[in-house]
Amino acid sequence: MALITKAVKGTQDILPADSYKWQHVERVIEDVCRAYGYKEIRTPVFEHTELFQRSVGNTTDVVQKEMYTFNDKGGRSITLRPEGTAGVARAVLEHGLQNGALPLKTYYFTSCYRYEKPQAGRLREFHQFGVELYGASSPATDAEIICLANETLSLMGIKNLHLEINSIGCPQCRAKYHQALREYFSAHTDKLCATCNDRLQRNPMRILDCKSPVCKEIASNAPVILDYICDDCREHFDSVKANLDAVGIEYTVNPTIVRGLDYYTRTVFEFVSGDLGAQSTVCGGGRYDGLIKELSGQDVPGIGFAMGLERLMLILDAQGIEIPNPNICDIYIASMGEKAANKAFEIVTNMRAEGFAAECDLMGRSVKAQMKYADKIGAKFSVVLGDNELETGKAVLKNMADGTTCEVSLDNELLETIYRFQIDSELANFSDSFADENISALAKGLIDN
RNA sequence: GUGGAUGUAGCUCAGUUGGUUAGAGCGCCAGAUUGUGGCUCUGGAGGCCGUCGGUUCGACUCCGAUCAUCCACCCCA
Repeated sequence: MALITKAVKGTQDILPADSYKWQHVERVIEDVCRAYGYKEIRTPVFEHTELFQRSVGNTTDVVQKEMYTFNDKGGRSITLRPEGTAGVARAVLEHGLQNGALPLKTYYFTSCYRYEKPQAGRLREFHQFGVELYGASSPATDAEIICLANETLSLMGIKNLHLEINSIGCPQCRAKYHQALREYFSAHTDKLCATCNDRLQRNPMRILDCKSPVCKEIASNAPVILDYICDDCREHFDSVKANLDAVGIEYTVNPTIVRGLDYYTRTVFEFVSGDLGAQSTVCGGGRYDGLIKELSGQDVPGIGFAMGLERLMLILDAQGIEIPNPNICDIYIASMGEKAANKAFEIVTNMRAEGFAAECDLMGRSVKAQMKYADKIGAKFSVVLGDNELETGKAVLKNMADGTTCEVSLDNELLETIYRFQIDSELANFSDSFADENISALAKGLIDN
């Protein structure tokens, strides 16, 4: 296919037929964030390259080989954001938000860019929902963040997710642990695979995650991080777990979870799903108490997570979760002849002003073709206008779902009838939702209180 | 960056040992029904057979390269 009609490798269009799914996800996210007191922040798509080098970390794969970096015409080195945290941290410092009301709670919904080989659940342009909290270092904060992620995922209807948590300690205890790992694995360098030998220098914790059976076998007897973290970090971790237990969130402690970005400290966590391919993590995050200090010297703790929205969509599809499609036309006004077409346009315009989704013919097609179109776009009602209707001022309103009809006057009865239908179906939905056990239990709880 | 699989209509796919004008289903448009959708029937539009090169009298078919897609490694959301 010609280049100009082909999307760039690793990018994807969200087409009109699917965009409602994304809008639904955005709406759920907005609702949860509002409930938890988080406000949206929007930062630029690109930043100074150095910001990512300093925050994400110069030794990480993301910075070393995956960034879209270029010089702009003014000679600045610019990078398309590979993740969301750095830009938020920069904006917080630039506007002194750390001096305002704390904790500062923000969320974002953005596109990110990484030059990687595309694969299931991994694109070069992808979208993240992320949450960032600054100023609070208590374990309850960690629990709140995890809770928020959990709530978001479960409100989407996603099942079979596992929460895995770990503590990678503070820089002091992590250094001790790295040393212990290096000592342990150094005795096995001849048996470890090539990548693991490389990891031994760069980040020995990664060896714990290797899939090679030999490395796995060796790693099974390696020192465990949780034996090396200091008393403060241990106490913090225990308290996070207690907080999660208190709200009934299930998790497993996985000492091999290591996050690939340098800024993480203490609590790290992942939500993993078996419905994705090799990219099983749908949400990952943790605490980054050293990030703001790295960028500005100020001591401001932080914590957050990012959720991969394309991966979320993959799970929604794989689990067959249906999302209500709101893009349904309330009424289609078909017409024959120019006069009727003008009248149809007038009625449609009035109905739109009343808040209805209304459409009429734009292609000069036959009534039959117009009706077919009305059917395809899922119109709830249709009306056909011709000379007769213009003369009498009355028309037949047809319910497309069951084919029933009634005669209405074009002036006000039409609007009234549709209104009434709208209200009736909303009432029906409302009582349907009360049939749901959880919701009626909730309602009962509210009434009792 | 490394490895594997696959590229034929908008979509899902046939296409014989290499042989004239490349097919089906779905979708799209129109007609049967001169003023009414869904079902049925009929017709139509839509293809540089991913691209370039090679072998051959002749290539959708065989060979090479390249690009793209998918999957896995690496890494991450």
